[in-house]
Amino acid sequence: MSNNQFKRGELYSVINGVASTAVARRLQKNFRNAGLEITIEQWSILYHLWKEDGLSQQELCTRTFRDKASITRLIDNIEKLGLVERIASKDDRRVNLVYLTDAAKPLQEATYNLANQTMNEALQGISKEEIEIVKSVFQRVYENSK
Amino acid sequence: MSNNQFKRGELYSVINGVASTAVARRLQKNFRNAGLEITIEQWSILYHLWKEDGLSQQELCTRTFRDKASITRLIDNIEKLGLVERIASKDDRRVNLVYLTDAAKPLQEATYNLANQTMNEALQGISKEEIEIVKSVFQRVYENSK
DNA sequence: TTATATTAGTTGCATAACTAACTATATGTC
DNA sequence: GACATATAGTTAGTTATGCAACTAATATAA
Repeated sequence: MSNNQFKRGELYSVINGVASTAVARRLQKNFRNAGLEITIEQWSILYHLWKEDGLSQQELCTRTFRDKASITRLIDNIEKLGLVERIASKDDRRVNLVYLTDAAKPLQEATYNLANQTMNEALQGISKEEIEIVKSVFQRVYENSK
Repeated sequence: MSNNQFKRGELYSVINGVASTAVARRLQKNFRNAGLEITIEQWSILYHLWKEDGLSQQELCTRTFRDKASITRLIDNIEKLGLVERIASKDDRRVNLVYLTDAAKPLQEATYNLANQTMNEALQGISKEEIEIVKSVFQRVYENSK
């Protein structure tokens, strides 16, 4: 066993998702402080629906890197909040399409502003080139690991 | 609201921890396939204890970026598996020191090997310079966000 | 066209995360 | 020494995650 090899890149910190959870926690706090009673996980679903409404649950699995069961329950909870509704697809009766309700619309601008602000703070002192490298590394790590 | 600003760096993917969860899931699978019945969260605690045995729960909070409650239950579960034990500190009776049991020792080499292998696979095609940049960015994002 | 396999979604079970409220011990100040 | 404050850890309550087993609908193949 080679500790030296293991420490190459200290990927241990990647596994723990240190940076990502720190940003996520900060954003969650900012939501709460602003009186927005949603979790970042719920927000990550809304985020995709704001970009394209009426996605299937399966499509949300793919786009948010979660399994079917996680999406089922996340949608359950967001539906309870009255922010989305499931509508059965007419083309394929196995499929639920998830649509935003009117109640979700006002959340969009407020959360986008908070997300922008949170991310700008998180990214202070970090160049666009560095961000590009991180994105590129993430993509390759993801492809290598799935 | 500026979508353009928001997309700078697609930090959204950082928030979702795409890469880190992919590696973590892969490592978890490799543990299971090897008959090692521990979670990566449990392993992250053992990892720190293998480096330095007898840490306090508070110290484990700091080193693994978790809160007190999470550590309490993680230690509960690892203790149930018989891999660690809590021993009250003689210096400060509020403090629990967490010690590895003999049963935890054999796990070290097996899991280190799997972690090495998993990380090497995850890091294929990624240079040391890129890893250094990711580490550096992570550190700054963490500092900016805590 | 019937049998088989695949796909979308749900549910049960276990682990883990965070917040907030709580107990017990230590520390600091008057 | 007594009272206030800070620190270490536990517990309760809620949300989220993953796997595995399940149902229902669709697609494929004999």
